[in-house]
Amino acid sequence: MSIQPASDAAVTVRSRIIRATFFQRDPITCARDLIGAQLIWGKCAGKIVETEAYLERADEASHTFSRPSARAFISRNKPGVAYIYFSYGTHWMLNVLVKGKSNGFVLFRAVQPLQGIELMKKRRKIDNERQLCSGPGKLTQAFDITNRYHGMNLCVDPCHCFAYDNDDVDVVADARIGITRSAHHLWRFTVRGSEFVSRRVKL
DNA sequence: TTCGTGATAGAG
DNA sequence: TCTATCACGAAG
Repeated sequence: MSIQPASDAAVTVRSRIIRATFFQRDPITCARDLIGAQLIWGKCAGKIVETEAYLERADEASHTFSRPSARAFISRNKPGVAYIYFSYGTHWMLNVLVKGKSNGFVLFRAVQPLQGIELMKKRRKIDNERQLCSGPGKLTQAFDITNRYHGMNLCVDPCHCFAYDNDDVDVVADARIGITRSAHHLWRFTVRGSEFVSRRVKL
């Protein structure tokens, strides 16, 4: 398996990387294409198995619907930048900014641990690999992602980036989790049959 | 199913 | 200031 950071240099080489960059596209396409890619964060890495798309406009579940600060973040920052916020008093949520055909965020909900697994187990204080990153709050705890990375560009630093391999991934779309407004959109994407997602897709 | 938790925004 | 809300997770 070859691993390449989503740097500008790599973009010119691999079509897979071009499809998954965060500018001139939209959050739904990006969320779908990031399934199967790797999230690399320091000594840890995992295969992304679950994402959700949130749009800046016409999406009542998005932060931008009720938070001026989220709208300001979009106008201030470049695509590919991390948008990290604190939720329910205990959990950090990792998003990446997408700007282009439409603006918004991709929320990372679950990854399959690949590297740094012992470190993740230590941080999470559990041993079950399937439970290490099977939720947006679990993922950030396992990867030690907090607001100190808020605003970081995830397309330049090889230690904090996305990487792509040659695997063909079977992606399923279904409804987003944990929201009440705009809940009918099929903007949650998972690897079909994966045991590492936060909640299995209803068949 | 319940509940702790804290940032945010809007109302007063 | 006060209060409602929230893209969650763990315990039971």
